[in-house]
Amino acid sequence: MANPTITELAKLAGVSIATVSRCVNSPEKVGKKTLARVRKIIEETNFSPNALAQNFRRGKTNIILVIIHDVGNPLFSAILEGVRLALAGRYSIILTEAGPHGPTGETVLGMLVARQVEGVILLCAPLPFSRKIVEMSRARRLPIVIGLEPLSDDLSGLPNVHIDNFRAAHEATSYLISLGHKNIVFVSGPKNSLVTRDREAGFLSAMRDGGLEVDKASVRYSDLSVNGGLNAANEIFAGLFTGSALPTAIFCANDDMALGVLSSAARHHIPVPGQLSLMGFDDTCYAAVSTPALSTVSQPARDIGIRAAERLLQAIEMQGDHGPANEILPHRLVVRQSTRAIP
Amino acid sequence: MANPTITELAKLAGVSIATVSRCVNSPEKVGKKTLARVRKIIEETNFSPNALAQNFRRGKTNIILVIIHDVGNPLFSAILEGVRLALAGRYSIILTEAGPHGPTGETVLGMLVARQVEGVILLCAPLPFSRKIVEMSRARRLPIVIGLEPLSDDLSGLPNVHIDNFRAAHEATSYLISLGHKNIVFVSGPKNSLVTRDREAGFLSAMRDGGLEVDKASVRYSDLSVNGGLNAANEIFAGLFTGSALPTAIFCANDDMALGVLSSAARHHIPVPGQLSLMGFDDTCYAAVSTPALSTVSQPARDIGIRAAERLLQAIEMQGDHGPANEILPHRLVVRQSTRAIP
DNA sequence: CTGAAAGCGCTTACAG
DNA sequence: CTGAAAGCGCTTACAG
Repeated sequence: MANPTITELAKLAGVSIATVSRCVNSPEKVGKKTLARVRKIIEETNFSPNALAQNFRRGKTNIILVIIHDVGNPLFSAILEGVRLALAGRYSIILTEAGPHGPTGETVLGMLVARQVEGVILLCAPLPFSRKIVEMSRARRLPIVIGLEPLSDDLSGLPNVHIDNFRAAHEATSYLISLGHKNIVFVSGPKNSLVTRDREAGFLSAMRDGGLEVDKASVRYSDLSVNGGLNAANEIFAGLFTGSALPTAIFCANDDMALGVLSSAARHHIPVPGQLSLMGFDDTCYAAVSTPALSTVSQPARDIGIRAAERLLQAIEMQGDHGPANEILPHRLVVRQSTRAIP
Repeated sequence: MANPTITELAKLAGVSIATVSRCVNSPEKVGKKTLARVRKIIEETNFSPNALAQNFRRGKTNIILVIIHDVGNPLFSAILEGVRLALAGRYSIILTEAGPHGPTGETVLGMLVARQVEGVILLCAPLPFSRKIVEMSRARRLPIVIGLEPLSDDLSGLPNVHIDNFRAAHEATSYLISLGHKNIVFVSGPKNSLVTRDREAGFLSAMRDGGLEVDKASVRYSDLSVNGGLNAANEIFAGLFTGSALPTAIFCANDDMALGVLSSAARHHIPVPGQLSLMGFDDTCYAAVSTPALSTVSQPARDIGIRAAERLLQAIEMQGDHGPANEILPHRLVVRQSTRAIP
């Protein structure tokens, strides 16, 4: 018998289906002898309850959806570890990508609508998509926690957990300025990314606070990928041939792009940090081992994962989250070998 | 009305629930006027069918499970892109990690047992776990395709898609030997990883074929992470202080470890490739942008994803996969700047 | 083209 | 402690 049902088990054990169900779900309510008999049969038949029926009957799945930007990004590794820790096995995690290669919003929205998940953790989804997710979860009263990135103004009030990206970028920029850099370029991410927007604003604000000029060329948009950083740098370094002044420092909105910039600098024989200081953001595992090792801003990724999951559990189980909408975790400036004072 | 059911819709539209169901699932069977009326009400009430009930009723979920080793690994990005392409929206993907931080096997096994997914793509799960998954999927007649790694002997006969890791590692090693290297160390992955086992065997075989000596020190085990590679290299380079001969080439079982080795070499002032040649494996996006750029072996990750998904679809829909159990895709030696001939 | 009805496998008050 | 029964929301032969 391939996949026995409780009806079949009941027949075999000579009890009612209610009793079989109790043996599985609340054995303390069943007599010892009955329990033993039923359990023996469960063993023998290799029975496991049909979760589709259970989900349907109970109206819940014990699954939460974690939406990440892209699977290849090392940042999400630590976050997920945190989420898993906080969930402590009580809920399963389903991952979905929302980035460039991700499914169309439809697939994910479908899962939400279909009540197949009981909560959502949204990490760095690009803008039109994230707004749709949030609206949908609202309409369905599906608990949601935003991690890593702030909310756009029209979606404030939702629980979220992240660092102060504006302040972190401001600090990193101020640090570069304190080293004597005046011509600094910020390589930003796509305009529909909220994290990036805050980091860019922090950069611009620090430049102004430092009394430095900012123009169109001060910010360059790319896509947060290694190759994106490489291409952006190639364009910047094209100035070598036209004779225009190169920046003395480049600050990238994430480490991946900074690694791309580093590679481009090497190809153009621009020594880092000798002739160019370089900063990244995120402090992924690759930042520490590049040559030179990358100065960057560290996010407490694991803690962000833990707090996001804890707050989601609270929202699911207590019916509503009562912490502050914005929970800000501390960031940390990590100075390594890719930045240096102007002589 | 929050989440109307077809019963409520039927009442509103003055039709039977069967008709409502048909309007949703097979509108061609419904009269034009009826259809229009019901659709209008579906619009107004913002109805969407309860997928829990649908899944239960239909006995299927249209979801496939993709088990990857760890989320942070850039290799999986391209594979998933391929899987998604091949699935063409007909199935949704659920991702789970099986690596060090992953859930205990129980969670994943639970999902399989519970009939919540209709097929599995297994990518690089460590050994006791992967065997359990495979056994379970067999017992449940759940289609499964293995990607990226070979099967252990006791599990042969299952469809799988991967490169010839033995031959690829043999080629890479032979390339190093052809450059004049004699003292070559292989930094391997955990012993419970099948991919790694093949690569290691390929290395050893090439060494013997090249007439080179191999001893205990020729292979060093690590964990496929950047830090693992760094630590392994630190131990190797400790020979600097004891006066024992350092290898002139290091071949790592993946790029991440090679990047760790590169960093350690820099810290020990060992020029790469001047004094040490270095090879990785996988050709992730980080391999191309390290300094020096990493020589490595490229896997057609996207194609592996595509073929794995295509074969899974076949198995799900045609009841059984009839291609060859082993499908070998081509690899490619990528020579960059981290390897050089011994003068 | 439409409706009445059975049934998917389970859980859970309710009664005993 | 146990059983009979209702019902979760849907799909689908069957009959008309």
